[in-house]
Parts: sequence; C-alpha cells; structure tokens
Amino acid sequence: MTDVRVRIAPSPTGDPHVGTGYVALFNYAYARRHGGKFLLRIEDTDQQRSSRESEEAIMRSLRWLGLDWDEGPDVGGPHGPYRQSERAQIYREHAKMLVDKGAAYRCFCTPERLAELRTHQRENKLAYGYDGHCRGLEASGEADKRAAAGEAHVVRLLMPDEGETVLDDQLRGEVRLPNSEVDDQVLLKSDGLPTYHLANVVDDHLMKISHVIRAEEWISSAPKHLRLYEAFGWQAPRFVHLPLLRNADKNRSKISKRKNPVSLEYYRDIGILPHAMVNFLALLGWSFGDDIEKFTLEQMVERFDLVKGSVNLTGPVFDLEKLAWLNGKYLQELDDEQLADAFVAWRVNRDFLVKLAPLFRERIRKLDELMPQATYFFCGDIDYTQIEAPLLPKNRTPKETRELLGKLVDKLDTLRSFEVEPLEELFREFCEESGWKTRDVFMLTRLIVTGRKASPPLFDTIKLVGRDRVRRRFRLAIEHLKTVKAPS
RNA sequence: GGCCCCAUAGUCUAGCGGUUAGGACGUCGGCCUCUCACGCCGAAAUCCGGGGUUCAAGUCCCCGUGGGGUCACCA
Repeated sequence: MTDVRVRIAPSPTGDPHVGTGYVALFNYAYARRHGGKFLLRIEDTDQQRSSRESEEAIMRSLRWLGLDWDEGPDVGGPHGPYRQSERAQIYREHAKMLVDKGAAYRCFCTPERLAELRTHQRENKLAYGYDGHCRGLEASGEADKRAAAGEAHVVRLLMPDEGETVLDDQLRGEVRLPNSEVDDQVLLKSDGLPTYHLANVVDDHLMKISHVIRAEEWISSAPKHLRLYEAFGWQAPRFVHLPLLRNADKNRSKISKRKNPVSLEYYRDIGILPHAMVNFLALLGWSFGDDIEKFTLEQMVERFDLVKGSVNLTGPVFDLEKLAWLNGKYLQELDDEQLADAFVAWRVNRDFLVKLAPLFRERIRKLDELMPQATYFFCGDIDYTQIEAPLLPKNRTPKETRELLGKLVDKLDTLRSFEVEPLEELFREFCEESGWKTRDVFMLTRLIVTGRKASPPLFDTIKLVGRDRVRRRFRLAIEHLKTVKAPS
C-alpha cells in the first residue's frame, strides 16, 4: 500500500464546526493507525467569506481537540503553501493545462444570463445546470479573441454528456453516477481564483494525498473530481465518504446552527472537555467494540480503520445529553486539583473576572453580590419556565414574537464582529425595520440572554455571553414560546 | 422534481444466516443516603413494509416506503 496521507481541508468562513472536528478526527485516526501523515489545508478561495480570524479559530479548535497535523499553514511542510489563496498561480496554470488539452473551456456567460437560464429551467421544470453555451468558443478561436479583449470569463470543466462515472468508495463500494446529472462546473472563477473542485483535486495530487476522507455531501460532485484526475492524467486517491451529523429535529436534517450548536467553541465554553468531545465524536458512527464507550484517542487509533462495515453510514444525531453524560464521566475521574484547574481554565479565572468587573462595579455593594447576579455568564442553557418575567411583550402574541425573534437571530448571524457598537447598531436597525419598540425588543433580549429583568448594559452582556450561547438561548426561547398561550 | 446515499428501541450502537437481538444515553421504578448527585439493581422500549433466496433472514437480493444529501463564479 502507498503511504497514507490524508487531510482536513476546512473553509475558514465561520466558526470552527463540529463537523470539521468529526471529519478531522476520522482523518487523524486513519493516518495515525496506518503510520501516515495528517495535513491541514486551508480552503480560503472564497474571498468574500473567508477570514483570517476564522482560520485561526479553526486551528485553535482542532488543537484543542488534540488533533495535531504534520503539515499545515502554520507548521509548514514539503508541499506548501497550505493555504489555497497563496496557490492561485498553481491553479491558473492547471486550468490552462486543461483548456489546452480540450478538457475545459473559457465561458463568457454573464451572471445575468445564468440567472435567466436557471429561472427558465425552473419554470419549465427542465433539468438544472449550465447549458454549454460557450462550449464551442475554444475551437473557433473566439475564446482567445474575447479573452484578449479583456472580457470577463470563467473556466469550465467539459463534462461528458453521456455515460456514467463510477466512484469506488472505500466504505460504500461502487457508486454509479450518471454524467448527464453533472454540468460543466466552473473551475476558475472570474476573480482568477479556483473553486473547490479544481483546487481540491490539484492540491490533493500535489500534496500526494492517498485517501480523501470527507463528508457525504460530496458524493454527488465526485464525478467532477474523478473527471479532473482523468483529464490531468493523474491517479485518483481513494475516497471515503463519511455520514453527515444530524440535528435532533423531526427530519434529522444535516446539523445546522439554527437547530443545534455547531461551534466547537460553544462546547468549550459550556465546559466540555476536549477528550470527552473527541470520545463522543468517535462514538458517532464508529464503535470501539467490547461494549466499551469511554476510550482515549490513542486507544481509538489502535483499533480504527476504514473498511466496509467499520463505520456506520447512517447520519448520527448529535445528542447533547449523551455528550454531557460522557463529559461527566471524564470530570469524575479528575482529582480535586485537576478539577480545580479545569474550572480555572474554563471561566473561573482572572481574565474572565476582569471582563466582568466593569459590568458589576456599580451594581454590587458587597463582593458577595457578584455571583448571584452574574450566574448567566457562567451557565449554559436557561430554563425559560423559571425566569423573572414572561417572554411576551404587552399586546404581542407568542406567534408574532417567535417570528420576530427568528428574524433577530438570523440578523445576528450576519454580524461579523460581536462587539458592543455593531451589536447596538444592529439591534436599533432591527427595531426600525420590524417596527417594534426598542424597549420591547431590548427587554425580550435581556430576558432571553440573562433570564433576568435587570442586567448590566445589554450589549456588553451579549458580547460577553458570546455568540454561540446567545444564539442557543434565542433558539431555546423560541421553542419555549411555542408552549406559551396568548393571554386572553 | 432528477440523481445519489442511508434504514436495529426516542438517541448512539453491537450483530457480519441459527442469539431469550447485547451495551450505552434518555425515561420509569427501587436500593444507597441528611438532601441532591454519583453508584448499584430492575423495567418498559427496536430489527420500516412487502416479496424473494434458504432447512433457517435483523443479517443476502429485489421492489416499495421513509429520511437525508446534492443540483452556485460556497465549500
């Protein structure tokens, strides 16, 4: 067998996702089990959404989990750079190679035309996808002319219209996908940067990746990737598609922040220990055997493998209750000193108290008043059946309040920086848009975030409680409102 | 909707043709105990449906059904 080299390739476009941790864990375990290498590659080709903060947060979270990589943007390695934005030239050259070979072509269609195409296809219930409008432009020489004239264009993969592509998944066996379902994917965007499809194939090849272990959602685009390997004349790596983590809702949809906390930072913030998190993630789809559920990463590595039947393919529900139970097991085996250290590392520390100090200086007369007042900065979920006032402004129905809150959380999610000023601006703008009184929205928010009618300044409070817990509390409050009857 | 993936209790799973279908979370009951928690004991609860193959099917095959994913100049 060739040397095992696997990678986790997160896109730094948001919070460090539990799904990233999950896939990283299985990649890591596979690499370690087979004495191979585990790499981290940052897929930051979406200039609009990628950020350096997100990249750093992802690295921090993966390290927190103990999933160290052998090669990556920060540690270097023989196949760098490991950040795709720094490899733009490589992709451009490879895109050109494909065009020269006739495996790809330049496309000058405007976004407007593509939008029209889509509407037309939807309205007439036609198959979706690009219609190949620019396919003939290379042969006629028109593509050269228009490109030379500076006309904006992308590079598309020329996908066969007929036949099928066979994906030999290491866990699932042969998956046959009709080529007619796959359209001419954009490989190089008009900004000159590649899409995932091109970048991932080029990098996996150049970085000598032996096994692409990724989530199930990629199965349907695998033919594009396989076609690319073929067009380049490269040997494709083995593919392993892991199941998708699910929400605990009725439908079991793929895990999403609207329904379930997804940020690894959230779990760290509510005091989940990294070993417990890793252990729990491993339990989703994989089992240690011998009816043993609690094990270390090292023990997992000894037994882990990716062959048919070794991983369950049903999308597992991310069960917070079981996570909490497991975490409790880990906490129990700490001695007094270690447990004290855990408290300190978590939140009972000087750094956090320094942040608390300005909020409570004027609100306490004796030091002993701090803790009773500041409970909501330390706790996770709030029980809305036990709070000081109902979550219902005067003359508002539970239904309209729920809808309002739903819009508020969505808007909150668009906020890049969770700082006091932007928060206040966002809330005031929101009140303006919705027509609700600021006092109602602010009090509602205060009750949701703190469970109290009185708190330090709202936006300072929101900031310090943090995005993930705030979102979670809003979601719980919305759920709670479903059980509230309108006062008659 | 097309294509693809998946299917053991509410949840996570064991099972790899013959088992009283095992374990864990959660739930319920009991024990322990100053309370709570831990711990211990116990209970209820599962093979999606229908056809095959076979002496024998949760296990293999097919068809349904259900759920999910995907159909972007996002990954």
